[in-house]
This record gives sequence, C-alpha cells and structure tokens, in this order.
Amino acid sequence: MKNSMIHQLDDQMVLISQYYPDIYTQLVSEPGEAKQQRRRKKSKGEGSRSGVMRKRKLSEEQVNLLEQSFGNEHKLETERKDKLASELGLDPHQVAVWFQNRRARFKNKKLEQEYSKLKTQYDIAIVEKCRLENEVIKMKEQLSEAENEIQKLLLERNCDGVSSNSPISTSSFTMDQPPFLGEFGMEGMLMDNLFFIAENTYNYQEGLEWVNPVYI
Amino acid sequence: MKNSMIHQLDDQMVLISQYYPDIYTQLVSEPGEAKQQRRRKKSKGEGSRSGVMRKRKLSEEQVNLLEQSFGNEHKLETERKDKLASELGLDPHQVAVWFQNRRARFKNKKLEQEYSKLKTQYDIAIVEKCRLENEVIKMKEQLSEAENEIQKLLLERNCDGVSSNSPISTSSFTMDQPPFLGEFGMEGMLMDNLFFIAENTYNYQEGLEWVNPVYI
DNA sequence: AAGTCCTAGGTAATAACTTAA
DNA sequence: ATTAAGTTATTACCTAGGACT
Repeated sequence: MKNSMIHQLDDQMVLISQYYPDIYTQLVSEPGEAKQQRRRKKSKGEGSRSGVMRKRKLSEEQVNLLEQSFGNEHKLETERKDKLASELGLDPHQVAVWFQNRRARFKNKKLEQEYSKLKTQYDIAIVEKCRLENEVIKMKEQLSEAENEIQKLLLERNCDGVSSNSPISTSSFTMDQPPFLGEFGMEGMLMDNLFFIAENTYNYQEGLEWVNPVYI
Repeated sequence: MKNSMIHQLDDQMVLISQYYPDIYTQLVSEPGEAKQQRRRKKSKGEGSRSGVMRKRKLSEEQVNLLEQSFGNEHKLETERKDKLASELGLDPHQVAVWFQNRRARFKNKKLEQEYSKLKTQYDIAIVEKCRLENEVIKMKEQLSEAENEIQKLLLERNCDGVSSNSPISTSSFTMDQPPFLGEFGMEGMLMDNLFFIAENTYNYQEGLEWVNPVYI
C-alpha cells in the first residue's frame, strides 16, 4: 500500500556493500562431527562461490536471548540494542537487523494465524446461517398451516352466524407473509431437521492469478 | 536440535564476505543521474570492506523478463533456467534463487489476498445471519399471534356448540413451538425491521501473543 | 523562527544462503 | 539437482528530532 509505486526514479546509488566489519561474521560449519560435508564441487558454475563462507546463523543461545527480548518488546531502542549486542557478542547493527527480520516474520505468522482464526469463525457462521435458513423455512410452513387453520375456523364460524364483524380477523400476520416456501426457488430443500448446506458459499478458492504484483 | 552442544570450536575463520565472483555481480550504481549522493561517511565502522561491492539489485529490465517468465510458469526447469540466465546475463543459480524467492513472495501475497477475500465473505455472512435472526424473531411473534388467534377461535367455537371433536385442532404447530421470543434472553432486541447486530460476533482481534513461534 | 542537513531507527522488498525433504 | 521454508543481510525510502546556517 502506501506509496509503493513511485519506486523507480532513483534506485541507483552506490555503496559499499558491507560497511560492517567481519568481526561478527563467523563460519558456518558449526559443530557436528563432520557431517558428511559433501559436495562443494559446484565447479560447474563458473562462479562457484569460493569455498570460504562466513557463518550466517546465530547460535541457539543468541537466538534464545533475542527471542526473549523480542517477546518483551518488538521495538528496539538504542540502549536495549547496544546492551543486547554486547551481551551476545554481536554487532549492534546485526541486532537491529535481526529485530527487523523478526518483525517481518511476526507479521507473516500473525497473518497466517488470523487467517485460520477467521476461517474457523467463518465456518461457524455459515453453519449457523444454514441452521437459521432451515428454521425460517420450517416456520414459514408452520405459519402457513396456522393461517389455513385460521381461515378454516373463520369460515366455520362465519357459516354458523352470518355476522361478519370479527374482532381480530385479517390481522397483519395473515397476509403480509404470503405462503411461499423458502426464498430459493424449489431445490428439494425441505429435509426436515437436516442441515441444508449451500455449497456455493464455500468457493473462496478459485483462480489466483490476481496475485501478480505491480512491477510496472 | 541435532547435536547443538559443541558450539564454539570454530568461530574464527575467515570470511570473505563475497563468495560470489563479480562476474555476474555488477556494481550498483547503474544509470541514475547522480541524485545528491550525500553522506557516506559512516566511517564509524572501521572495516569498511575493500571498496568493491557487487550489485544486489537486478536491473528493471532483468526483473521484467523474470516476472514475465514467472507469470507463464512458476516452476523453472533447467532448460528454461539456462535460457533465461543467458538472456539476462546472470548466473543460472541466480535465476534459480530468484524464482525461489519469487515463489515465496507469491505465497505471501496470495495469503494476504485470500485473507481479505475471506474477510469480505465473512462480513457478508454475518450480515445475512443477523437478517435471518431478525426474521426468525419476527416470525416467532407472528406464530405466537396466530396461535392466540386460533385459541380464541377454538374457544369461541367450543363455547357455541359443546362438541369437542374438531378435525384439525391441536395440530403440531400449536404446541411444539412454545411462545417465547428470541432465544437470546431479553436484550431489547425487538426493533422491527432494523438489523440486530450482535457485537460479539466480531471479536477476532484481541491479544496476539499466540504468534510467538517455537524456538524452544 | 524557518529552512536545511544529518542521523537513527522503522518498513518493505529483495538477494543470497542453509537445511531438510 | 530441485523445492519449500527459514535466516541473514542489503538496498531504498520515510520520518522524527537535534544541529547548523
């Protein structure tokens, strides 16, 4: 959102790719009893990253502390950052980066959680809706029956004495709900107490080509 | 997991920070009309790496072609990969990486889209549910009225002639729906045609500390 | 006091790497 | 080898607040 479309005016600029020293970049291959360290052939690619690489992963201990800190507070003030950095033996910048990435991960996880939560509620709502639809149908039948009964009784009465001034007759409910059954046309949906599942309410998974991002 | 206890054997080692040759890694400063490039002091970081830096961003043109290719097919067979790589002047590995990352991004975007789609449907379902609940309430009132009417008529008739064999009386509907109003207790919700909004159906946003991942 | 510069920290997007299947 | 998932790092932008002119 926001202003993500004015991106290509000034993309270029130089810069040192790493202004940060290697102090904090250790090797990757960590413990492990020589875990078969197979293949570093890769010679095929002309590039073939020249063997040496620094460690990118933080130790479990470091991550634990970072996680704990993140749990307390997602934002990172300078002070906390420096404190953490020195406690962990990391560059403060690395700590900052870790927090940034952690927030991004958090956002994604949250979205996933929200999605399934919403999905659950949606499903519940749909079931409830079906229940209510069935209830409405049943009640319409009952109303219709009641109406018939009333008509019959009125007729009966009016045939006895020809007097036509009934106190309550033709009250509102007798007419403002015409006796049709269900508002969905007939689809054989009068199963008595069973759920009436409308399949069409579930189709939120179709083509997904709408995901193509902007990119010009 | 694994064997994570022998952690500090090999922290130092070197580390070249660029294991990728510069063959396909060009400089960042591309076209650009020198946009004020101010500030690059940053001398604070002592290291400041041996000046050389490779370009990390792909050119707009490269991205365009990659996007187009991705649009046709998310998967990348070797053949297509090599073809693309030579067309773009990139390492095939780079192309592979790009596709991997692109697929991941796609997945996230998709999730976002799915979420808002589901949200829309959920909201619709909730409104519909409220409508149905109101309808049910109204019909219950009507049924109640009808029942009263029937009782009255029956009484009237039975008072006239004391004969008690009515053909239809005490049919099912007269009793299997006791005349209560709404199944929600009384909360003053009998506004006639207005929506009855149940606020509690919207609370899918509360605390969100459930997002904390495992991490021991 | 206003305008400009600078710096830190934040977000979003992306590249590259690691791991496991 | 390829892929998905997860990590680490980099780039580009934006904003607030202090400093400088």
